[in-house]
Order: sequence, then C-alpha cells, then structure tokens
Amino acid sequence: MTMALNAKQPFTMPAALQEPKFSSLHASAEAMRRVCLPAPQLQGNIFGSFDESLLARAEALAAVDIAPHAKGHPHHHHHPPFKPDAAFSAMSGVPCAAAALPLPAALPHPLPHPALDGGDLLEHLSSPLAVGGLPEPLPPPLPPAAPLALPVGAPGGPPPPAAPEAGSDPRELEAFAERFKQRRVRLGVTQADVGAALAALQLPGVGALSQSTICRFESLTLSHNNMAALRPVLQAWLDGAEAAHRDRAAGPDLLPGAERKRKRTSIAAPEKRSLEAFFALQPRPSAEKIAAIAEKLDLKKNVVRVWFCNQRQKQKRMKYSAMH
DNA sequence: ATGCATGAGAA
DNA sequence: TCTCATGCATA
Repeated sequence: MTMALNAKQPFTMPAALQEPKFSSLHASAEAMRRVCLPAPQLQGNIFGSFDESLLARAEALAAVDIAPHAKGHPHHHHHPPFKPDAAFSAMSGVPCAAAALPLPAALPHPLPHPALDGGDLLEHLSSPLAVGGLPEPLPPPLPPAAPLALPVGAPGGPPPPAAPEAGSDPRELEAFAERFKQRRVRLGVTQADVGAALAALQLPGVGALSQSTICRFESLTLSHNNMAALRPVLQAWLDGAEAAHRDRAAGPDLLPGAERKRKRTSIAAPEKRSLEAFFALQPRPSAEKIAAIAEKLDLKKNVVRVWFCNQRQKQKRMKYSAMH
C-alpha cells in the first residue's frame, strides 16, 4: 500500500537490456559511462573452478592501486583484517523539527520492518503536523524551523500535470535544483525541514521525505526519473514557503525526539577495492559468484549483494549520466 | 554528503 | 532476483 511517489516506469524493459530509460538524450551518455565488459568469460562452468579466474583477476586489479602510495591519494587510516559487521551508534537528540502523525487519511506508510537479523525497530515516526511555523530568515541560531503548510489545491502558477514530458529536461532539472537550493537557504530552511514540510503539503500520495533525499535532489544524485518526479513537489513547497514568508505566521515548533538504532556495516577499504574490481568485470554477478566473492572477502553474502545493487544504482544517477 | 539497507513492484 | 525510490546512520 505504500506507494511512494513514483512516476513509475511507463515503459518496462527486459532486464537484460534496460538502459533506454529516459528520453533519448542520454542514450548515448548512458552507453558511454557503462564501459567495458570485455571479457566473455564464463559460460557453463559449474564445475568447481567456476570463477577462480574471475576472482583472481579482480583481486589482481584490486591490488594494482594499493602498494606504492607515494603521494597520489589522500589515503589515510586503515582497518583491521576484516570485520563482518560493525559500527553502530545511536543518534541523540537530533533537533530536527519534523514529524507527522497518523493524520487524517492517506498517509502512505511504508511500514514496520520485519525483524530481521539486526533488529532494528521503531523507525518511522510520524507526528503531528507542523503547521504554521515559519522560520524567520535568521540563519545563525536557526531555531528548529517549523514547516509550512500550504493550501492544497491553490495553484499559484504552473499546473504541474500539464505536459507529460515537462520538466524532464536534464538541463532544466539541474537548473531547478540549483535555484531550489539557493532559495531554500535564503528562507533559512534546512533540507530536513523541507522534507518534513512536504507532509504538510498533503499532496496526493506525497508524504514526508528525508534530509537525504532532499540533499540528493539538490545535488542531482538521483535518477533522472526520480528527479523529474520530485520536482513538482518541491516546486509546490517552495511556492508555498515563499508565500508564507511574505505573510507571516509564526508558530512554535515541535520537537519529537526519538531514539534510533540500526546497524550499518562498514566495508573496509581493501574489500571495497576488490568489489570495485569485480564490478568492473561483472556488474551483475550471479548468486553463486556473489557467494564466492563474499567468502573470499569474508563478508556476508547479503552485504555483497546489496553492494552490487547499490553500485549499479550509482551508475544511474543524473550526475553521471547527464554529465555535461 | 554518502554508504549500506529496506521494501514494493516488476520480471 | 533485480530495480527503484528512500532512509537511517555516519563521516
């Protein structure tokens, strides 16, 4: 039931050749960044020695850049031989003014996690609306700003859902992102605040977003589709925020204050280098290979799998595919 | 600002 | 199982 906002893929492509994601503009760019994949290795070697060569080659590659670190990179500290899981800590009092509560109706809630191994609980917090409060453009001691609400349905200007292909121009998206950030800062609102305020906007199927997402939007580190989908929403917020700025509505702020806990395994540098080498050879290793790699690097299989997924996702970010 | 992770939905 | 959109936890 959760359906995040998604301009979901109007076009679905076979997993094998799914690249022509966007218009056509990047078709070439996309193709460009996805270099290599030269060796036609492995065919039907299910016999013991299946990917020994792959592993060996990747390791060789991984080793190439390590030894003589004369002055090339700012590499510093290192790590223990290895360690599967690792660091975790708790965040304390994050003064984010955010929250939403089981509001009226329609709050697409992601839902609770099934208790997996790690055991992370209570993640979603929602809380009361945060209406009214508007942070004065006084940056320094910026008090936990209170997000702004916006009269939904009051189209201040551009009818968003007009052109299906509107706002899909990479150039324009980039320009918007930049303007957005500047004006946001001008309003003295943090990325986290924006994300929280979005919930108050109560747009169809649009809930709050995290600081991470807002940050990624501003830095274009999201997929093109994602950027395009978020643009209208952020535009709406910006309009409302600036309007509210003129007016004046002051409101106190709320402070949720919750505790979180969740582990984030940390992959050490050497292991990471190996993974990168593997990735260059095979961006999409089979489950068997992932298992082999995991064993070699002494990492959990799932960690390796997720790493590859994230790596693939990285390739698709605007920054790289639309680089000009 | 980013790394590792979850989960819904499509193959 | 992968992709995609997102997020917590971190550096």
